[in-house]
Amino acid sequence: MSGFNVVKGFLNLEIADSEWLAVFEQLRAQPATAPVAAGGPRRVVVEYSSPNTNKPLHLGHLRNNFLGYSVAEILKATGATVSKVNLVNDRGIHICKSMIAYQRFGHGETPASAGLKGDHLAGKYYVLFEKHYREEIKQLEAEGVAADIAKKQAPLMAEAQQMLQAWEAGDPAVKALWSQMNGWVYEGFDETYKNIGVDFDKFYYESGTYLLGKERVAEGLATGVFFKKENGSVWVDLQAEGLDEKLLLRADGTSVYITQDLGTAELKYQDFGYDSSIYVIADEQNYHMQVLQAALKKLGKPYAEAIHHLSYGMVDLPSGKMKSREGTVVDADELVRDVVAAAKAATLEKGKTEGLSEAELEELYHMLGLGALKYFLLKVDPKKRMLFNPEESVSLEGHTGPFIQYSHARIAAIRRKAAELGIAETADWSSITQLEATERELVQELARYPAVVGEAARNLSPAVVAQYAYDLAKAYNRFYAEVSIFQETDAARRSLRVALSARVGEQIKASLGLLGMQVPERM
RNA sequence: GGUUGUGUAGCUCAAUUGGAUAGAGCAUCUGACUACGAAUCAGAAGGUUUAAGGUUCGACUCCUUACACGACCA
Repeated sequence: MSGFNVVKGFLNLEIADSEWLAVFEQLRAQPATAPVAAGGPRRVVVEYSSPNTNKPLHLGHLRNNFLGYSVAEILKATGATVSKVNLVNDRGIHICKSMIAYQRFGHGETPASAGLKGDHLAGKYYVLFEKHYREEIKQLEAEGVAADIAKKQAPLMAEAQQMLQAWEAGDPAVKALWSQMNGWVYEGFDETYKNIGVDFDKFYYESGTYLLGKERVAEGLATGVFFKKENGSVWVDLQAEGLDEKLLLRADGTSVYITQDLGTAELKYQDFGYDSSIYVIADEQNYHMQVLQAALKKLGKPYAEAIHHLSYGMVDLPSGKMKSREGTVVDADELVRDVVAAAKAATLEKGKTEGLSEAELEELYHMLGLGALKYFLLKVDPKKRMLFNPEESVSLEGHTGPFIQYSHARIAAIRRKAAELGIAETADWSSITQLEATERELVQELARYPAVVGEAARNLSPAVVAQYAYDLAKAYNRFYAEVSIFQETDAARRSLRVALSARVGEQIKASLGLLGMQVPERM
């Protein structure tokens, strides 16, 4: 301690610079990626992405995927064992709609013959279904049929309903088409997942869990925690929990979303024995998730308490909410192409990438474009609804991913030069008693890292890490502008500045890594 | 109608979970590249934190009511 003062009832203690140097030494004893102790749940399952197989991924899925992946990485960084799982919604009326339209209008088209990714092909037929279905409704209404009846009577919808029943009955032809189209979709999803840098330890399929869910419903009926209405439908009464009566199984015995959720929760528990099961699902499902947890509690399942809904806000466009019917959905693949193209244009304009091969350049554009997009979607508190501004999302300046990546590239250049000049990143700094303000701030910023990761893990909020990475890069840029590294004549101080740079670079890399972002050596 | 979330600068977001003069970016204006990378840095301007009460040494944060927007359940 080197001094103190009192301001407005606060006692301020001043920590001596020698202490800050000691703090820095201590930090350097551990690699930047070393796990931080945070004492949260140890075995965690993070379920995210969870797409429907009737159309390609869109902007909303991107927020979901980036959040899920990042939360998993953050929890790993606190020493937890984390499993990432994807529950694919591969059955239901929506799939049948694509299938019916394909049967009718597809003429045997395949992704290869159409030159389309499989998920986009399925999406094309889903759109076609909706289009013709709407026309049929209009037609019926023109004939004097009431709107709600027209919706049910339209031939296309009737066909789709029939197909769903045939599917549940195991009709071989329907199953074959279903397998074929879903197979195409999975190939498409796989490509997108690779492209956006997310992955999963295990996939679950609703078609493989809904029967188990039905068993649980039967179990609840048997033990009397669920009840049957006169028409044969099964319900759970959650009025005591402040909820409502909730349908668990339709009168015709077909399952609803929550039916299979009951099964999937159990399968995940069998597979991973989790202390915490995180569901990354948009906040429009808040009620649904409460019902799921309450129903599992009624069944007396030990894992009911472990369920945690990471409820995130929807992504709005400047024009308002995304609506597939109005064609305002932002396609994920297209968006990624756009941000990568923008990063490429900016990089070419800067012209600082000499010596990189064509392949390295492509990798760089991808790293920067995707970095901009991920950072844009992750810097906002997950629980808040957010606005997606296309222009801002491809921006590479200011509070953006590439701003932080740039700091890393700059540091990489410093390290290359230091190596060239033979300046060691480790040395005896005992001669240094006074730090420059920007040096001190940098050490303070570096030292916050474990607390930041801990907070991000507690709050399941990548935004905390995103903000930190930005603050660290910002502090470094100030330092960089303020002091000279290679013009410094004092050898100890020169090596300290190189060491500070190196450590900042490593912590930027570690922090962005928690967000699923990579860092370039030059850009 | 019921439940619930959000409301901070022109715009997009922060605020160490109740602490000091509410901070960044974008946009606007000014300055800094023949010193290590200007995708940067320094500065100016921009705020009655939706409104009104309350709790206390202290409130963007907690409580009550109202308003606005969204989501869900009927």
